[in-house]
Amino acid sequence: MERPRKRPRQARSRATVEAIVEATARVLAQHGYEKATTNRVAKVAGVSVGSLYQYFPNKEALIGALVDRHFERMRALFAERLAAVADAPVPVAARALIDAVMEGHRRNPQLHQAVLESVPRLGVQAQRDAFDAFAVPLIAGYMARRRADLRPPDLELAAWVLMRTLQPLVHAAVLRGPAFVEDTAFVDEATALVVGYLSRG
Amino acid sequence: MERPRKRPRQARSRATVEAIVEATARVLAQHGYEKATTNRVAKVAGVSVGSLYQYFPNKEALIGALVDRHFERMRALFAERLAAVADAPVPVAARALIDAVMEGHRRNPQLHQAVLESVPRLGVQAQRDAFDAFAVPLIAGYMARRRADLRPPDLELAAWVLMRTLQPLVHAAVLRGPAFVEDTAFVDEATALVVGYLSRG
Amino acid sequence: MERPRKRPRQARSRATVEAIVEATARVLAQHGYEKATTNRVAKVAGVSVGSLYQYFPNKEALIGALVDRHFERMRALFAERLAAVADAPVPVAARALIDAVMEGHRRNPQLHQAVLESVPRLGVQAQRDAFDAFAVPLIAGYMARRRADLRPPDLELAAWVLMRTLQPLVHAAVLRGPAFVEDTAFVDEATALVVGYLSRG
Amino acid sequence: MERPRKRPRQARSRATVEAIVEATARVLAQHGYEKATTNRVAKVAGVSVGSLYQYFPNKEALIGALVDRHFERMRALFAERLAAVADAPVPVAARALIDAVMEGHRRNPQLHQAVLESVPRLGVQAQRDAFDAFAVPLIAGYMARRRADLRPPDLELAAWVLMRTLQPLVHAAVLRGPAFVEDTAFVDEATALVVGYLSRG
DNA sequence: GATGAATGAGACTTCATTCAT
DNA sequence: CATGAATGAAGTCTCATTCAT
Repeated sequence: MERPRKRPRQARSRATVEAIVEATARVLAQHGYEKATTNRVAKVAGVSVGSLYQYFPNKEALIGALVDRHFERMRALFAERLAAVADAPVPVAARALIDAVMEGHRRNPQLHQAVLESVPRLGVQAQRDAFDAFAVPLIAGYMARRRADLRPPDLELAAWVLMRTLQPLVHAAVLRGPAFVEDTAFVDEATALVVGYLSRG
Repeated sequence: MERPRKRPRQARSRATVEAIVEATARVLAQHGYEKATTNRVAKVAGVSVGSLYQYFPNKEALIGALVDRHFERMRALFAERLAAVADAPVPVAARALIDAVMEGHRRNPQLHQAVLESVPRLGVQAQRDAFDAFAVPLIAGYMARRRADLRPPDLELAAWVLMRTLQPLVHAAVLRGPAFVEDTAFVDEATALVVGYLSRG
Repeated sequence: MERPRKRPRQARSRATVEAIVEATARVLAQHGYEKATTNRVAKVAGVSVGSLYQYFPNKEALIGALVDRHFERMRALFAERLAAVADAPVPVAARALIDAVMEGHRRNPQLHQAVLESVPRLGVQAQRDAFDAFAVPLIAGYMARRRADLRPPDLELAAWVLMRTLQPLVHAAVLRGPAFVEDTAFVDEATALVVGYLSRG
Repeated sequence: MERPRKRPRQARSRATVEAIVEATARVLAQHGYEKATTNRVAKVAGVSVGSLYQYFPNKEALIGALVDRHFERMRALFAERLAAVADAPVPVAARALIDAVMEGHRRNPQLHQAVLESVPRLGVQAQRDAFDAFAVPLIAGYMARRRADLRPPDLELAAWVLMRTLQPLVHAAVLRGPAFVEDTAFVDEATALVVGYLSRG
């Protein structure tokens, strides 16, 4: 995925880029990757295709920019939620982690799904890895402070397992329907999963 | 997704259909969904496009047939592996479950990934749900026999959580590299996840 | 320039390819390289763009095929004309050579020009070189039989000089108008050029 | 081809126009006609596209200005070189003529080629004809002073033939490689061509 | 039934040119 | 006058699908 073709210098162009990325999000969420044509995105953004290509060298870069933005927001969300429970006991922190993941899906489930589906299609997996590279140390850092209470020998690995477990679990729950995700039973089970995994036998 | 245009009645027809689906698997695994053109599939199958369309009304049905076959095989794999540990204690059964998931990925990782990526693109999510509809009761059945040892109040829900947890976890592990998946540390953690989740605190 | 994508196997497709190349010639002659769009060519050929791309992987290959055909015809023309004067004295052979070049331009001056202009735009200069590789030895062969009468020390070089001299000279003459080319004065001068160059001082 | 939109009145304007034409030369030489976009030319010139269009109504006029400049320089070159041999005997003058043509190619071969290739694409052939209109009388004038030594009955025609012969011959030689052009064998043959053509049998 | 040539809508992308700032 | 963001027609090429043979 190539980088943006040109930096917007004037206020006008910054607004254009913003409109394009926003339109990409809308179109991707509604129609999915293949139906998200550059012409359609441009039309939704209220811009000509030419303008789109002034800032993004190709479709891949366009989606890539959106994926970037999405994971960037996810990072911010995680940083904020985990900071709030930095010194909390494991069950509380587990619940906060699950809440963060759920919140990430709740904001715009369709976009979230579309973004995740787009990742393998983009040449690299870099952005998603970047999210992991951010979230895993964050979680591992919390664990390190609770070292004595925790079972896993390798905290980095444990943090990675949790990320790769909770994200799809919540995602699948969302696909079963909004009611299901918010259900106490589901959240309890997810919490039990995390706590059971981390605690000493 | 429309159903196959007609059922193959004769042996020759059945062989042709089989060749086409097999070619679809090869092409999908190698090139991914969008590059898996119907003409390419036909060529690999040693058949003309026209013949392909004799048996499959459109591309969606073609991929759908492959997805069907794939999940059918997964079902068989799970049925076999779980039957073998029907009366085993939880840690043993957990390990068998994880092994089954890993085996599902190991056989043809690229095809497995391509199939999973194809699911959201097909109109419905039916086949994948069908797999769940099969696997969840199977796992829940095992748990029912071990009811006394287990924590989860709702066994169906617990079985669903395990499926939706292990599949992506192993999948992510595969993407990190074959060595990582086979690594003892990873398998131990996955087992700990399952056992910790199911056992009474 | 890539090679043709597919060999036409059936009579129908051979006719299609022929129609496409012929249309390319017409469009190129009339509109020039950049205006010779693939869609226009297809339309003139009475064929869909898809058919065009079934046989030619891209525009370059399309024009390339025409250029090939053109130089192939030129080769045939030269072979025939020069064979007829294989043992003639220099002035007669010179006149035949000039006639051959003129005939090459006369058949379809606009196409000839368009083809020549297309050569530098195609990645390689191969086809034109191939024409030289054919014509130069032919002329040099004639000279070798007349060695005693001729001045140039290096016959290959002399043949090359003649080719690279007569072709553009006649071409320029054609651009000045049909009457001018056919004018005795011009033909006389061209003959004098060749004879003066080849004869001993 | 339209004329420049306006004449630069002030020194600054003249400098801007000069920069644009110079940039056109650089871009054309490096990228060829189609890749020589107006935006690229403007960027290389250190000017905005808008400014470019202030001075040139369209791309054709832009390239036209460059072609004009190029042939203007060629005219100057020829005038100077031929003046130096105004009274020299034919072989000396012939050699000077060939040198002048070679010098024309040597200065910037890529630009020279690009300019020549651009001529047929521009609506008219005017500038090139203008060069002929200048060079032919110049050469014919020399010949007139040597009338007694020369064979050709029509000196204007002979001069035209020489121009149309030497230019492409040297051009083709350049394409075969710099070493080849400078080679004594080639220069000798070119000289023999001219002298043989002009001298009485 | 099989074949594969043919179709054509539509995707991505470029670039000469305009015009608000 | 200068700037450069914006435009959009038009070009190249792909591929699911059809249909004459």
